[in-house]
Amino acid sequence: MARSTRRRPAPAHPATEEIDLYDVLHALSDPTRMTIVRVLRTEPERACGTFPVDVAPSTLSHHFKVLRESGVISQREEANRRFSALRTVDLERRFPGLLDTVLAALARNEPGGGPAGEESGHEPGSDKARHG
Amino acid sequence: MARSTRRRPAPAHPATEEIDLYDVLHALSDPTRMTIVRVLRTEPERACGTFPVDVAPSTLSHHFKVLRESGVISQREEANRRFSALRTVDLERRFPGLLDTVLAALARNEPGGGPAGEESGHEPGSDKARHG
DNA sequence: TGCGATGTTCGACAAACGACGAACGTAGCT
DNA sequence: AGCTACGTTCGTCGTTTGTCGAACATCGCA
Repeated sequence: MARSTRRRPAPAHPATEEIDLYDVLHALSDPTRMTIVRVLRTEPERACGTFPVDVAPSTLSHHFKVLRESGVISQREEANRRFSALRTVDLERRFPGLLDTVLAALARNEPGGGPAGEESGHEPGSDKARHG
Repeated sequence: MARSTRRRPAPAHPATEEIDLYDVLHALSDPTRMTIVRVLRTEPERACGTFPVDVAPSTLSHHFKVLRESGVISQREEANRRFSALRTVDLERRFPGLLDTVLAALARNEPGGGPAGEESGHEPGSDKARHG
């Protein structure tokens, strides 16, 4: 009976108070996931398969899982689609200003960056700095 | 070359403009490294071996390398000691507000946390917010 | 009832990560 | 010179990560 309303296991989200900073930082330290977050920033929610990232569906699912379990996004089921949304309110309550600051930093990180495909923009730096 | 003035290879730092956001976020996503950053936040600089983390010297050296190569800290040689300092100015120029926001978030992440010794706040194997 | 679209789970794999001990090099003692 | 303190580098080990393909499950539609 209850089987008809929820066949798939409901996606697990951490409570707001349980969002871990290290998990969030780790989730945001991947370009593919960051692309997802950036896109989600401009829209209330979006279906999984419609993100401008070129990875296999299984890989994408993995990234969504990381984002969800870290508390960065929430996922809602509708039919056989899963819509993702940024947990902006929860994130703001838990770590005020973090998301905004990181996304502002992202804009500076890739000045001419396109929305996707820059997974390889990760070169080892050269050495030219001094002790400040 | 001037072999007498520089026996050990000088520690390589990325230039301010080359600090990569993903590298920084990854560097900050580790509790041991975050402890180093937090301590460095309260002091201008500090010798490597004097940080309140209980890992092997080689491990510590590895973490310092990650922090240095990501642009989070700088290292200065003095005798056979190496002093580390936060690159607050460079970081602020590159990613304004990022360091402050993350450290403020860190304070919220561990409300009762002392300045050190809580490396065990992130045990492998026991996942934290397993929201069922 | 079958089919296509949408996502997830599983298993595999290479690469990276964090940790350690051992060995090494330099500086400052005694 | 010998010794100690400090920190790095190297090799190794086990775990985690990101990726993929294959298989599976659900829903909507013909």
